[in-house]
Amino acid sequence: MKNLLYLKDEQIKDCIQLLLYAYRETFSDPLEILKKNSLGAAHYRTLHLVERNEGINVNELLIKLKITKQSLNRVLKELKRLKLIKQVRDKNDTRRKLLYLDQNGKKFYQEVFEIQKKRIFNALKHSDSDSVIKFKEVLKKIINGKK
Amino acid sequence: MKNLLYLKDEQIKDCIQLLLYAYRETFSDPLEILKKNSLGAAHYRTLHLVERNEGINVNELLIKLKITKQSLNRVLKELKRLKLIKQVRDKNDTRRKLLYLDQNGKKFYQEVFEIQKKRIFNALKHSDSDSVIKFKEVLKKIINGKK
DNA sequence: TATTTTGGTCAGATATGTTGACATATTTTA
DNA sequence: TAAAATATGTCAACATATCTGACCAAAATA
Repeated sequence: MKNLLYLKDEQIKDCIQLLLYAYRETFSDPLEILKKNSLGAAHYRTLHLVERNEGINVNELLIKLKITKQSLNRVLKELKRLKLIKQVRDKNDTRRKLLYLDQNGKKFYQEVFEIQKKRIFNALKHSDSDSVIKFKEVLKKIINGKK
Repeated sequence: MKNLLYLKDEQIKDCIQLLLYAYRETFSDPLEILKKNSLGAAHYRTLHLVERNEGINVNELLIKLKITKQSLNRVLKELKRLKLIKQVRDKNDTRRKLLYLDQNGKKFYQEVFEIQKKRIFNALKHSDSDSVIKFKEVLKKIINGKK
């Protein structure tokens, strides 16, 4: 049996701390430009998910964000007011409202993403393909909570 | 020149999303037990850093946490009140107060950590040593913002 | 027709952060 | 030694992002 050094408590604590710092830095980079537009991290998370899931409805978005609809509603209200996001009634089920980035929204999202991208881009640029694949694999296992 | 597929925007967005989800899941696991003890994520972050840096002073802790001293003070006040953390004057510079986990604090921290640990432990258990090393390497590059 | 689903809203509470001002003790520097 | 810098703590006001709970309306479904 191999000696699983990387399963020791100290190693796990290391991972947790790295995860915290990496998250914090990655998501603090865009805060300045968001603030200039009187938006926050919550708005950006929503923009990001809508950009990656054009036509998503409110319920699905709630599940991905894991927040309450009251919280999301405030965010969506502001994004709609600023014409960054538009809602279109689903023709098959007119209760549903499908979310899309508006013209403004696409432009603004891209602008913010470019700032956030830099940090990840540079990190990946200095890693090889195999490292990036393994990096993502471990993240996925953390998310899915494999037993 | 190799085709750097993993540097494309869609791949970067993938990474950002994985990082967000992995962070969120990892730090939401302990919230329940923290809440039972009328503490929050901020208190746990402080406990974690003190546990990993016994004898750290307030200023150094502030730098690691990247928050204001007023914010930290509220957290520390509660942790001291609950006898989870103790402060000892630095003999060499009696302005400084060094932070340590109190007996209670060690026990409580361990209890919370065990809950948070599970998710990471299981993820690493299903990964090989090389993957874990590369996972941490990429995280470090993200944190340090290598150019 | 009765129930469920989807989306929206109001009010109040909590957690975590911010600024700015100020106080006190101690150490360092000019 | 006097002045400046450092380390810590505190007060007050405010900003933000979340939560819970109650409630409503429109549309789809059983």
